[in-house]
Formats: sequence, C-alpha cells, structure tokens
Amino acid sequence: MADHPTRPTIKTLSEMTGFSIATISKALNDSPVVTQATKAAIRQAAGQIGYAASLRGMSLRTGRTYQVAVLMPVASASGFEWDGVDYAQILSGIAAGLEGSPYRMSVHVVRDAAEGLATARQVVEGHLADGLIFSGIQAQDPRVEYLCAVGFPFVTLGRCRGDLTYAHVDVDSDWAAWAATARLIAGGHRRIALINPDPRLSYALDRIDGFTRAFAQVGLPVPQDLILGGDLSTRFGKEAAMSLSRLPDPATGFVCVNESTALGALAGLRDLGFDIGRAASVIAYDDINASAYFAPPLTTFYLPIEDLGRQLGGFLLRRLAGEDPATLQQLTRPDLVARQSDRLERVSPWEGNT
Amino acid sequence: MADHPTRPTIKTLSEMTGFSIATISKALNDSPVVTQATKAAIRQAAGQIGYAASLRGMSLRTGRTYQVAVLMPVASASGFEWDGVDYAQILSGIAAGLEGSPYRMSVHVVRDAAEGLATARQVVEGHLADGLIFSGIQAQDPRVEYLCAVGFPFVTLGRCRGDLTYAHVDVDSDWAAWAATARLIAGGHRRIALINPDPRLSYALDRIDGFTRAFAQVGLPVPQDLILGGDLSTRFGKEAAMSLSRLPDPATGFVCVNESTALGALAGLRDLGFDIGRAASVIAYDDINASAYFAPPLTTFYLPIEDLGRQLGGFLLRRLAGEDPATLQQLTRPDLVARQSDRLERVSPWEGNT
DNA sequence: TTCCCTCTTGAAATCGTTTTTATCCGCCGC
DNA sequence: GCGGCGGATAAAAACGATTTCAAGAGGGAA
Repeated sequence: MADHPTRPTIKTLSEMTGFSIATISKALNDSPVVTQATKAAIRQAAGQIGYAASLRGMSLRTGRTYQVAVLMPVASASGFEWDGVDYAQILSGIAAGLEGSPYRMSVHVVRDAAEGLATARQVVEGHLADGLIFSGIQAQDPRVEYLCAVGFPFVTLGRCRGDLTYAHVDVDSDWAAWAATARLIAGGHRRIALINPDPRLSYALDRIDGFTRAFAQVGLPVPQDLILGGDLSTRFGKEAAMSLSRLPDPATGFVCVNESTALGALAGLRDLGFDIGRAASVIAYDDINASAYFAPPLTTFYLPIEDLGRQLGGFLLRRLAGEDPATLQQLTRPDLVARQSDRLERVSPWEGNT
Repeated sequence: MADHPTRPTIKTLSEMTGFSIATISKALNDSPVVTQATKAAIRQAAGQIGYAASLRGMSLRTGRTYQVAVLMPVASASGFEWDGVDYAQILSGIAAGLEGSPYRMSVHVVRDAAEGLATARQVVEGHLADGLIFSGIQAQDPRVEYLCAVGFPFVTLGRCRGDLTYAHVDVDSDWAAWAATARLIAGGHRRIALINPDPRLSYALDRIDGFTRAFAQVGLPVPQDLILGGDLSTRFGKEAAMSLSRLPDPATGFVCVNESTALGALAGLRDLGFDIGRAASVIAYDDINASAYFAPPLTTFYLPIEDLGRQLGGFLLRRLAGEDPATLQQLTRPDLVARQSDRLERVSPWEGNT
C-alpha cells in the first residue's frame, strides 16, 4: 500500500548520522553508554525525519507485543436482549488508562467463562499480548487460576473468592446490596427481592452477603425465596418481578442488579397493574445513567464505569512494569443517587398509606 | 514469562523432520513446489507438536500485521449520558465476521471525527493494522477521503455523500425515516418531529430526506421547525421533546433516531403531563431491543446490529483479499416492529377521540 | 555418453529491532 | 615504554518467518 515511499528505519538514521544502527538503538533507548552529544545528534535526526520505531521489529526481537488484550463478554444472545452493560465505556476507560504508553488494546469477544479460558490460553501461549484484562469474574474463576499459575500479568474487574493475589479493581457489591436493602427495610419493606446475576459470578455472592446482612442487622428473617439469579437482560428482570409479585406473600421491594433488569422489573410490575412507587420500590446499580428517565425515576447506585476502566488500564501498566499485584487492588463504593421514594406506602406497619 | 519451555518454531519442525526451514515454510503455506508426501509429513509433525506460526515473525517479514483496527466512537462525555448505542454488539459482530481468519481486532477509541482522522493516519503510517473499520460517517468524511487517497483497505458502517467508491455497510435511513413519518401521517399526525443526530452525520441527512419525502408524497408542508439535531443522549431526546411540545402548535408525533432519545422523549412528554399513546406517538430505531419495555412500548425499526458488524468483518476480509470495493456495498432495510398505536387520538380529523 | 531440463529441496538474504561481544583509542600507572 | 583499563562506538548475532536463487538428482533426447 502507498506508504510514504518507505518509512524510515534505524538504518536510515544510521546513514544520516554516520553512527551504526547499534548506537542509534541505544541512543533512542537512552542507554547510559552513549554520550549526551551523540544522543542529541541522533534524536535531532530522528525528530527531523519523523522516525518511529517499527513495532514489528521491536516485537520480534524483544518478545513483547505492546498489546493489551481485553476479553469482552457478550451475552450468548439467542435473540438479542439488552443487558444494560455499556462495555464501550469500559473499553474507552481502559484506552484512556493506557494512553501515553506504547500499548494498544486488542479486544477478544468471549461468550462464556469456558471460552474465556480458552482465549486466555491462546493469548498466553501464542504471545498475542503482554497483559490481559477481563471481567465477569466467577467465585472460583479458572482464568484467574490459570493466569496466576503461569505468571502472566493481568488485571480483573471483579474479585474471585480464594486467596490468590492478583491485581484487580472492583465495586463493593456487598456494601451496595446492604445499603439498598437496608434502605428498603427502613422504608417499611419486609418482602424484598434480590434480582441477581448468574449465581456463579463472584459479585452475585457479594450481593447475597450484603442482602443477608441487612436483614440480620435488624433481626429480621432473610426472604430466601425472593433471591433470584439470572442473566442481566431486561426480559429476566421482567419475568423475575412478575413471578415474585404473584406469590401469596408478594415482594414489595426490588434490589436489581442493574438498570436493564430494573427496567424489566418496572415493566413487569406495570403489566400486573401495580402502581410503582406505591406498591413497590426498585433500586438498581446505575452504570449507564438511564434510570433517571424511567417511570418512575429509580434510586440507584452510581457506578463510574469509565473510571473503573481507566483504573484497569493504569493498573495493568504498573503490573507490566513489575509492580507487586498486592499493591494493585482497589475497591470502589458506588454513590447513592436517591430519586424515587423507597417508602412502602401500601402496607407500612408504622405509617398510614399516604 | 513461563511459556511452555519454548514454543516450537519452524526450526523445531526442521529438526524433527529433517527438512530445511524453507521447505517447512512452503509446505505449511501449501506451496505447489512441495510434493504431497513432504507436505503430509511436515503437517503431521506440526500437528503433533501443536506448532502455530509466530505472528511476530510472519509480520516482520511480510509487512502484514494480521490486525484489523476498529475506530470506536465514544461520546465526548462531559457527564456521561447513555447514548443507546451498543457498540459491544458491533464489535462482537465484527469479531464473528473475522472468525476463521488469522485476523484479530484492535480497538481505538476516538472522540470525534478529527481524532478519528488522526488515528486513521497513525494506523496507516505506522502499519498498525492491515485494514480499518469505522462508523459515524459524515456527509463529507475526511477519513474516507484520506483512506481512499492512500489506497488503504477499509469498510465503513454508513456512507458519505460523494462519488468515492469504497466498501460499506449501511442502514437505509432514508427509507426508515420515510416509513416512520408516513405511518404517523396516515395515523392523522401533521405536526411530526424529527429527532435527529448531529446534522454533520450522513444518515442525519438521509433521515431528513425520507422525512421530507413522506410529506411531499401526500402534498403536505414539511414542518421544518420540528427537525432537531443533537447527540444521541437521552437528555437530548427529553429536551427536544419538551421544547417541541411547548410550541404554540406542538408536535404530536416523534420520529426518534434511536431508543435512547426515544426514552428521553417519553420522559419529557410524561413530565409535561401528556398521556403518551393518546397525545403523542414515538417511533425509534431499535438497536438494543429495549423499547419493548418502555411505557408505552414503542413502535420501532429493528436493526440487527450484530449482523451489521458481521458484514463489516466479512467485507473487510474480502477487501483484504483484493476484492473490488464496488462489489462490497450493502444497504439493509430495517424491519418494522409495531408495538404502540401510531394513531392520533386527540385531534384526529377523521375519527373521534377514542 | 553427454547435455539439458524439470522437479524437489536447501542455503542464504531479508524484514527492523535489541543485545552481546568486539574493536579502537587515549590515558594512567608502574 | 608498555600493559591494562575504561569509555565510546561498531560489528555481528539473534528473534521467526518468507522468498529468491542455487544446487542436486533424475530422466529424456541427441
């Protein structure tokens, strides 16, 4: 393809300056064995012709690829359903975190954890990247175990359970579920549903922990029958809300895992003729900021998803620079955004219904 | 890093089989100069030790990178707003379209068209990828012009206006806007709003064309004052709907560019106290299938966004194989999904209000 | 028998770097 | 005056593939 005739190489610089390619290389890498005068001359020449090292050449020689691989999960999608996850924001954040470094981002689509492990293997064994970033961490995650075992640098969005030490960024789901549940309990709700993701996911367990703790704290029994796990689709949220509202002793409050399921829950309750806001309260993680426009607007926990991505990128760079993974761990507590009343207005034990 | 001691190279195979590395290379590339017997022996050995060619080595020698770069647009995001675009689905589609080829996908985040051009330049001049995929095409798109000029292979999601020949996949926005508008006109609406994206975008113009044609066809004046361009955020949809509903002669129908703006329009109308479904009708592009859960559920044009991605990937592969871009052009007409009534019930000229 | 041609394989150059090792030169110490 | 040393640069060997060109074997024709 039409390049500028041929782009300059280290050899071009060698001919320009009269120094050997070895010296050029060392100068550009700021090696201490080269004199300042030589470095200056070489850099000047490099700047003049706009030299940029060929990643291919560097890559072959050093074994590094200057690539960071991201495993992007997509719902297995038999008939696409919105899952409310704006992965583009995460990617954007990661890219921002990588900015200024020579690392670029390659994205590998994975449909489930098994495929994720296979892809991680490919990346490691095929030297397709120098580091890995992924999410959707399971309580016991084969990818984390594998990568720890082979010593390949990676950062995860989420933590698995177990005592492995690795770099990660996570949201305090335990706390968020606790806070949401406690809020609804304080509002008079007793039959509170936990609309949860796939129970194999680590943060699904965190949420159950927080949910449970909120009840235990005030000495109330945990409504085990109202904990439902599924995917993140709107459809699941709707089905879950409908089935839990049809129980003899129905749920009045819903702690949803994200906005997509919350939207589904709203739709389900509406379909059953409930007056949301009076009959039920819905609380969600807020990662795309759409719940403000729902009817009614939802109380959410705001998740700065792009910032998390930025952290992931930054952590990976530091990990690649050799930093100890134990120092690269961060837990973010999301901010509560109160929008809709969380009071139970229908059957509150301590206040009349208004 | 702990690789399997060292991964096998062409040299390993050479020692195993006794053939020279030249013969090995030719055999694996199915060159006709090698005998079938030799090929079989070499392939057998390669399979046995699980040999896979090093992309780095290939890359350096051939100049190809076996990478496809995708320019992913992200909203400049001063205070993140949902834009209703599930770019993850597009990426997933592209990856699916690339499957089976040695090409992998790298993602470059771009904030606007100018940055897009700069990134395209980097990719081309730095040989960072063999082909490019991007979207958000403007009526006059500097990226398209540049890439055509330098002859770099690319495929776009969307078409620019002009007579350049290049590979692309697009949605028939003209038709969709026409169909949506005609539907509302048939339902009795006369004051129909067009909630449009950034007017520099090529498909914004297509939508205006279709919108205009629908009015012209039945001899009605085009409500120019109801055409509003903005970003794809829910906030813009809400603001647009509110301002257009407060006019002396307010809009009763809304042709929204996507689900995010449509959600905003619904929220805006609700805030103003309108009974949506009676007072107004909203129609949207449907690319994430969430509108089924809105209140009321919206009539939409279903857009198989992942399929479009798959086409993009497939087209780029064919383009890289040397196919003529003129044969790599596709226009998809989205399917109408009728959900909510598009009849005007408040002030219909030919039927009473119920 | 000799020569040439074809068919298969091998040797070597190449892509653009980095890194190890060698060379050159001046200077210090003895 | 000479050996050695250190400082600056050059030469050469990788990294792992592809590709050009040479070489060797075998066969057919004169």
